[in-house]
Amino acid sequence: MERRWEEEQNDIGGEDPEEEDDVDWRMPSALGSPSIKAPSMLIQPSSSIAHRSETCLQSKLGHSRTIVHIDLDCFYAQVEMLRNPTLRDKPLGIQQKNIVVTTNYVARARGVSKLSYIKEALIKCPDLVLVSGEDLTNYRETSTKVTELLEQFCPLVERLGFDENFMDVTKLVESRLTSTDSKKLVHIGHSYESDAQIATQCQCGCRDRLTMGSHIAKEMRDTLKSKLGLTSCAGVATNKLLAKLVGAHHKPNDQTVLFSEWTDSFMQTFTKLRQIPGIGHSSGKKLKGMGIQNLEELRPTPVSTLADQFGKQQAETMLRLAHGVDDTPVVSKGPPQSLSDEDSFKKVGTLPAAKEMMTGLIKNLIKRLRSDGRIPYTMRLTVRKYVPGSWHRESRQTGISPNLFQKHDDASLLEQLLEVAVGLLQKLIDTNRPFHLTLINICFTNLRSKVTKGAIDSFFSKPAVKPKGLVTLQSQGMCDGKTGEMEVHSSKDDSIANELGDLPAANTEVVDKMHFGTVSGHKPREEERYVIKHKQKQPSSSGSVASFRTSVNVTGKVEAEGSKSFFKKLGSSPSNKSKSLSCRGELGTARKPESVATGLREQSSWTVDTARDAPEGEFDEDNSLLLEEAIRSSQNVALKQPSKRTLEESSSHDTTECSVDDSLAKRLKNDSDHETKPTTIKQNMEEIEIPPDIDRSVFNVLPSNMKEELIADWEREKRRREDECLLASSSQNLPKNKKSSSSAKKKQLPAVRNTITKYFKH
DNA sequence: CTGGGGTCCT
DNA sequence: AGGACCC
Repeated sequence: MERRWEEEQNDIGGEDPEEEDDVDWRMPSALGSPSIKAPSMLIQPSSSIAHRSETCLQSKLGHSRTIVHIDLDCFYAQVEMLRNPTLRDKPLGIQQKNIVVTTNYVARARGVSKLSYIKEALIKCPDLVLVSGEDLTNYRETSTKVTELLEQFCPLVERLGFDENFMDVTKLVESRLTSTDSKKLVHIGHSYESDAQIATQCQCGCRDRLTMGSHIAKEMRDTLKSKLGLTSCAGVATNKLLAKLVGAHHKPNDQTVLFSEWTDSFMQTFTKLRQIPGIGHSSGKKLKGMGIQNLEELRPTPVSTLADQFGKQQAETMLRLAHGVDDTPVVSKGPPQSLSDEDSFKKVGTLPAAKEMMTGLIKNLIKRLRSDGRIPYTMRLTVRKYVPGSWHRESRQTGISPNLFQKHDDASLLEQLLEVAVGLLQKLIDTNRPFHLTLINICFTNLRSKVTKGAIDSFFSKPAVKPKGLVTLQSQGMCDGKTGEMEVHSSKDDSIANELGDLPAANTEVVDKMHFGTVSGHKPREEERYVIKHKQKQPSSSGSVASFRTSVNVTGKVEAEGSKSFFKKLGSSPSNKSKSLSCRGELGTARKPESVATGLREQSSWTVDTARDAPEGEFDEDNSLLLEEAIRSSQNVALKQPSKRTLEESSSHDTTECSVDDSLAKRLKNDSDHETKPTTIKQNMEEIEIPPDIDRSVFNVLPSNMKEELIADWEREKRRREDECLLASSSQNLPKNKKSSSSAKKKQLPAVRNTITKYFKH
């Protein structure tokens, strides 16, 4: 959980808030303006520290953002204490194998440090109570709830591990400041160096914003306490790095704000390389190899010196971090990109033993996948071979057929996945000879919703619950030219991402075939097929046509119960969508400028059809339901709100009935106000503005509710892009500009995942 | 004697 | 497939 013990001890040296630059960096009213403006005015002044003047070391965002970092206190220990309150006043350690990974504060007072060996811990504290923390289920679920709660305050929430979240509360702060007399505003909690006098306060308005941020942070922490019973620490600052670092200043259950004038002196309190998150083990070693032992030596180092060893980009980010400059945006990542389970042990040396281990792991993962609702297209096996003095891991991965997961027979699923795993294992070791493994990890990645793409998600967006059953949407890659059911994937192959991402020209043919229905082995009746096709524009590097389809299979089958959404909103507020969309806007700005200009290009083509060909046993005999009916039914089902499992149920005690709080309730209300504007469908189809790459004639044949949703979707897209443009033009913060389009294409846009997965899962 | 997860980049 | 980073 925490940093390795070797570099644990930290010295807060260099406590010397002397030199302050007297540069007059007043900025005309960033405060009160509707959004971030005039980036040139927000640039941090060049510091009196000479080496800081290297231009790449300056923030482009200045103090314009307000970032909150929330860190749960000794998270695993807290979860266990919630489960068993009698542990509260005892020294508690969470044990994983031979290690105490974290301890409660009682144990810390007794000198038991995190990440210590059981033996040593017991020597220091013989009455230490140890609870096994090898099964992360509880922690993971609690962690998810924390993120979900925080997402009620602001859409931009980024997880870091299970116990930390960053929030970009800039907009929230702004809207609150417009209705508050900031003169009377005093920060809540601690502020870094608050006792000291400071002659030159920053005039850009950041003080008020940070102050307001501290109030928001307090509300967030109070909510986590009242709803989940969890205590936490918060840091408030103008970037993620500073927020995180300053939050650690007052440790359990408290918060700290860093006002901008103090940034330099604050950063100078960090001297060890590893104190900066982002400078890890290997960078640290490399630096020391170059004769750079600490941050004081690193900070004045010219970029060019580091660039030889690290490359220009990494060199710059390292130096910037060392100076407390961090323009990276807070990015909501949505549900996890991978689900993995692992176990370590003294020895696994036979195939049966390995199989047993792997079935255990796979069983757990199947449970998690079922509850997640998505389907993995890739499986990876990682092992650690016993080599004294080495903890090296090796892995092999392979694509897996998503068809396996369409069925609900988990026994045969397990069987087949185990076979795949054994196959991978045999690529790693000769299972006929004696071997010695000390760790096995199985990881499912390339997770895709059954609903894959684009506007289809909007069908499920009205009720913020999963429409159970009836419509199973299945992503399709290549198709098997013979069976009619698309063989999305063969296990010998690589991940589906390759097929979707690096599409060979051959795919054109596939799409066409599919389009004309020859693949299915029969000619579909026209009215059964709704096909919307949109060719993805190509990156200049490739001339091939990339395209894939999503087919809507109509089934009568009800999906397994128990799907749990990640980061779904807790209230029934319909504002989710707009929130996640506004989050997309900010996200898009930072990472992919070109997508702003090209808009829909990112959306791969999508196809909707009612499939005649169902995988055996899984679909109705007669799939003659039309899409429209299917959609309608699914919405009917979805509208029946399932019993809302709220957080109170699961928080074991602390039943201090606390409605989230006044202002939050108000905000939620406001959100629904501006969100709910029913998109009335225009009578005259010719008037409807549709994206240039959508075939109007195809659009016209869609069911009307589908049209409405599409139009609504497009409008939201449009607004989002407008936002992006606005932000993009105001902040030239475009760190990763020259990503290859192919890799960008491969990347699932988190935004898409966010909007989709939220709604069809519950 | 070194968890059990995750992320992204190359 | 591996390596870096984070917790």
